[in-house]
Amino acid sequence: MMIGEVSDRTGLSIDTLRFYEKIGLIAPPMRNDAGRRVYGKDVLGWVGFLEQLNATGMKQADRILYAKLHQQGDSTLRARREMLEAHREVIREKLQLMQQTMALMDHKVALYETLEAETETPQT
Amino acid sequence: MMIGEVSDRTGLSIDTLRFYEKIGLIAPPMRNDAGRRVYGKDVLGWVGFLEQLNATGMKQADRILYAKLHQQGDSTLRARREMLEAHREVIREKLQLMQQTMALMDHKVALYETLEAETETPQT
DNA sequence: GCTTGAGCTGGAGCGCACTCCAGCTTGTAA
DNA sequence: TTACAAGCTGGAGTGCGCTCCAGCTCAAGC
Repeated sequence: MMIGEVSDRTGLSIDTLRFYEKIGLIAPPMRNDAGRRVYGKDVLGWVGFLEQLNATGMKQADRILYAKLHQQGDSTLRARREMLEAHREVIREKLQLMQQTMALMDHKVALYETLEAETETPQT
Repeated sequence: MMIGEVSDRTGLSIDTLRFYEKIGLIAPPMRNDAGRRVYGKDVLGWVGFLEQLNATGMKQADRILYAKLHQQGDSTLRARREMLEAHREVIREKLQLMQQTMALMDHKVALYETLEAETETPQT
């Protein structure tokens, strides 16, 4: 896979893919004779996982650390597990907050509906 | 309440409070004779709500819009309700993603535990 | 009456996570 | 055989959301 295809399939821009490689989030792929990047299909799963970490609020520095551990192989299993466990706690808290906010949204929407009914059609 | 107390109670820095006022997230408070900001206690609830919108991923521009509508009173009830409904959908999707990622974390942690047991104490 | 601490303004600076650009090489196909 | 799309590099630029700073005023306590 050339970089364009990876970009299409992952939704990350070509620039972002090269940027991720530069900062160590993606392992440098092989190059063909012309010096162009040739990715294995593993990269799709890896990028997807990175996106999930990102979307759940893990910051760049930590994702880079995780990626570096990942590239070092089995000796870092423990450290990686500990990172994931820590992140799991972060997610748990965010989930709680989201659920609370969700309930608040429901509450406010209902309240606004009542107020709208009163102010927009003042029939009494 | 002077700005320092609001800062202490909300956890936002004094600079951030003034910044929020500048961009329209917080209504300009009254001033005392010396020209200093004197906040009503409403501001605490309002800031808390802003934080919830923030923490659930609403971006600055939208929070500003919501704040402006809020300051305009009852005529904007419908618009505000629509914003909250839209945001509710965003939260719903984020919640789903978070739950998925949570499950993935659980899965990976369990997997790593198995691998650790195999690699760290190779007894056979 | 002088020091100290809280607050004021306008504007510069910062960290993060990209995003864009100039100027180059390479592969394909009309 | 030349046109064009895709890729390359190093480095500059961007947008967001604050954060910091210089230099000022004011109120209160010693």
